Amino acid sequence: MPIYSRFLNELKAKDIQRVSSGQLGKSLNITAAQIRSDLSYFGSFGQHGYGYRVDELLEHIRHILGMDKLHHLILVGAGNLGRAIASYGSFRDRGFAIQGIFDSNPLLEGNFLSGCIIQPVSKLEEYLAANRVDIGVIATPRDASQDICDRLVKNNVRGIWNFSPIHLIVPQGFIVEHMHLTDSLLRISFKLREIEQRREETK
Amino acid sequence: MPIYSRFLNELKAKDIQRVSSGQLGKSLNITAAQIRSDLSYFGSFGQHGYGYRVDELLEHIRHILGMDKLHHLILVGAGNLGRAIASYGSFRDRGFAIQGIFDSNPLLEGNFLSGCIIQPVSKLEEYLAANRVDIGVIATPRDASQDICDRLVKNNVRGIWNFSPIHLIVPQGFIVEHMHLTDSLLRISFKLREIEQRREETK
DNA sequence: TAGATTGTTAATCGATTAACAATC
DNA sequence: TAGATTGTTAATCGATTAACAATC
Repeated sequence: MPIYSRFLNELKAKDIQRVSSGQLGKSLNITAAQIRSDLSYFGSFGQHGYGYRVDELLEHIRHILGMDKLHHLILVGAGNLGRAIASYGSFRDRGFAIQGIFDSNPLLEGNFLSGCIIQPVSKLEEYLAANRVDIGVIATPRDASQDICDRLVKNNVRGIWNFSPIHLIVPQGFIVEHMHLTDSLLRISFKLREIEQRREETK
Repeated sequence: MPIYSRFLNELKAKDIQRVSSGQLGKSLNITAAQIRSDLSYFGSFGQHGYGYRVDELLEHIRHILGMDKLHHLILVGAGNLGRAIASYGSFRDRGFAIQGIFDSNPLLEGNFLSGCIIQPVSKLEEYLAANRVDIGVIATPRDASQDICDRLVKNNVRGIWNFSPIHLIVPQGFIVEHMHLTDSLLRISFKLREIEQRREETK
């Protein structure tokens, strides 16, 4: 779904108003049937004999992905990675706003980071009691992350975006998305080894 | 596979020497059959009636994932995200070493970043001709990324680790791994909307 | 030998694809 | 009406799981 969203945005930027599942599939390397099946799961957005109106479909997908409402985020961990995430612009203008930043390092306390004052992690519960938070971003060192996660869950933060290299456990009804850099890199390494082997075999 | 690797490392840290597919499955929330099937694809690493020796299995998996050899990386784009990646320690000690850093901003030129001098992007080809590079890390703005990707591919850099918010196209025989922050965030948003809906329905 | 657990085969399940009637 | 393309059903494919013989 996010892939469709991105591609339709590109089409819109090119002022293309109409697209068929066949064209979409060709561009995205997916079968046309797959696309029609994906979309029809959420409703009937196309027109027989015509295809899909780009802007209409985009609106539907934005709604499905929840891009049509504001999400309140907080960030825990203002190290290298945390700072990079906080400064990252691409999702701010998609309705995802970091509204609180926490770090355990007292030296960082009080510093500004992309419009937020860095607060001590001990203030987390206080903040959560007073403010609505949809998604907690965890960019702490490995040892701290499950504890932070538990504290977020306990205060009913439903979505966890995890950048720490730990497989976080959350109860049913909560969502974790892992951004495991090392795992991603290992997947490359794994696939490189595969193609390397295949090349040697065909030699 | 990376998940197994991480978990086995934890077991090893706890000095546990032996594990069965049943135990593994329980901890990782996978069926035992799945695990045995995954592993047997690469060989027979277990012992009948006993299970798997943690350190042996770990060695096999490290080999499968290519963690037993050094990978030469370069980083293109030394902005917020690029700097965070360069400073990230977790993969350096897994054999992934960033050995060249490039940025188009002349102000950054000559600066040090985690042991490397930042070079102008125009020197990319020169560097690639003189040095072996396995994986190119792309952390440039969206407009530059496909161009950089093409230049890496042209110089036979087989693996591309993409942090820019673009779906990069590479020819057959090359590998791209996308770290699309926004997509990941949208998946959370999507799932949050789902559980929200389910909760409303059961009300 | 009895107990445990693998590696693998066969059965099940779900997801992808092809095909086509519906319809703009 | 003829042409195009959807939404959906039925067929295919692949991946997951259960079951069990092999064996330590």
